[in-house]
Amino acid sequence: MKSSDPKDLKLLMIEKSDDLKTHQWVYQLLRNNLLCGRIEPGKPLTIRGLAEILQVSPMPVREALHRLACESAVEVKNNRRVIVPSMTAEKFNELSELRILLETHAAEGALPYIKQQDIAILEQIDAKIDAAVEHHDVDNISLYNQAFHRQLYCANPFQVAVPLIESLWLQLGPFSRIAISKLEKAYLVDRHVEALEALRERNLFGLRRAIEADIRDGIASINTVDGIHDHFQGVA
Amino acid sequence: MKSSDPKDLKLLMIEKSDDLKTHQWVYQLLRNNLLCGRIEPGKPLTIRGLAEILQVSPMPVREALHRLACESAVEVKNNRRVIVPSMTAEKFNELSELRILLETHAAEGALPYIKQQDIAILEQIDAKIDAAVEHHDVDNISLYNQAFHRQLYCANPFQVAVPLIESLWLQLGPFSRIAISKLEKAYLVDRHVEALEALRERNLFGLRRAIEADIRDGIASINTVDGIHDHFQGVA
DNA sequence: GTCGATAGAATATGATCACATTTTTAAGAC
DNA sequence: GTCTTAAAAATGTGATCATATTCTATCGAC
Repeated sequence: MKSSDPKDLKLLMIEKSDDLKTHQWVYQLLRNNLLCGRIEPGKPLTIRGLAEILQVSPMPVREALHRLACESAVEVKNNRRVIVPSMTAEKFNELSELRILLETHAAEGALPYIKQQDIAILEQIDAKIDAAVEHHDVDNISLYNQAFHRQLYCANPFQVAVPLIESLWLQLGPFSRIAISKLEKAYLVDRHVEALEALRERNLFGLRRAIEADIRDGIASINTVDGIHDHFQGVA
Repeated sequence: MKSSDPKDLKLLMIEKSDDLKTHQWVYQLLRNNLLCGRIEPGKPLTIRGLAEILQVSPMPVREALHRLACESAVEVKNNRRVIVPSMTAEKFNELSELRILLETHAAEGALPYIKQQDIAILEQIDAKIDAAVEHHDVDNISLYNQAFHRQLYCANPFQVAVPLIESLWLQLGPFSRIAISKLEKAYLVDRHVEALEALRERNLFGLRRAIEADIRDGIASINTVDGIHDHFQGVA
């Protein structure tokens, strides 16, 4: 039983548009797969293995993996082996606390710049989330949810926190899948509508509360999942 | 007048120890030079130019630059030109606010894990800072100051915020030099001793206050520097 | 049967090369 | 003298190859 074979990966493919460099395409593909949790913690990733799967030369894969490593999305061991880091309860709590800290701050900073058009876009994304929930499309729930948050924070043209937040998402990625796949109904008690309402009313405190509640809901979901602790601290 | 020549760089060199890979050495070298502000904003960096200066092949330089780019330390323009991003007042404020947010949080998380030995190490680093101030060694003031903060936060074994904090340092790097070089005396009203005292007393609030004050002092220094605004928004 | 050593395979790293895009420089037209 | 255009140099990207290190598996000793 070789669970460590770098080859047996069921990756969610995306099409390579021509204006994307190869290494950017590889990066985004791996990133998406990490974000929606399709690559499990502990899974070893090799440059040549991925290159063969994706039918590209090893060079762009090398760059993509290095970039993911510096975002803490993957971990480069001393053996120069690249793996998806395993999660611990303490690390999960730390990452979640940082999400709240940074995202409430980012939301606050974005509020003054929110225009009617931004709200419309956010409503569209929220609709897509609902549709994805309807179809039990776990991958897209995760991706659209992040798109919602990113769209909100990036309304601030002087935004610098988003790259940091995205790093947190990447590290939490493998677990968002578990949380979402379990508690779709509960997640439908949607904090996004609260956030949208706060945006329309220019209600700063309400916005912060909605964002924090949205994140805490996700944490709470995780903790109510039976046997979730089997997923902590190394599947090996 | 070609201020844009990628070749005329006075880099602070560091020795390449044998256990370091070439690309790691290049990365740390460029990182140090950015952190203490030896590479000014707007300066274009080229792979081949740096490779020639450092006497290495272009490959490790390519990797180092890409890593710095994903940490927002350098910016890759659409023209695929790599430059040190120019600072704006709004960006500076945002980065500073994020520093306070993340570093007070990181200090709080580290406090329970602080041992007598950690305090001793911190005192040693603080002494080195004082010595660097004494000798007007601007480079080392900056580097040791960051070493102090990093040593403190990393006492928490479940620390995950440090990579994010280091990204902020990298982005603020070109300005720390200006601030420190102007107001050395004021900076000697050292908040680090306050922090050390709070650590010994296990005083959580005092520690947070010391860290925040330390960061705000740096911001205040910047704002009192005459003509500092000439350094904002592009030297070009 | 279990542990350890050696040979082979696999891997990341770094160097060199080819190519497409961009920037710079130079020449020419008005 | 200034703007346009074309040639040339420079640059990033991706491919291929050589090499050192690490992992794996087979074989042998106890």
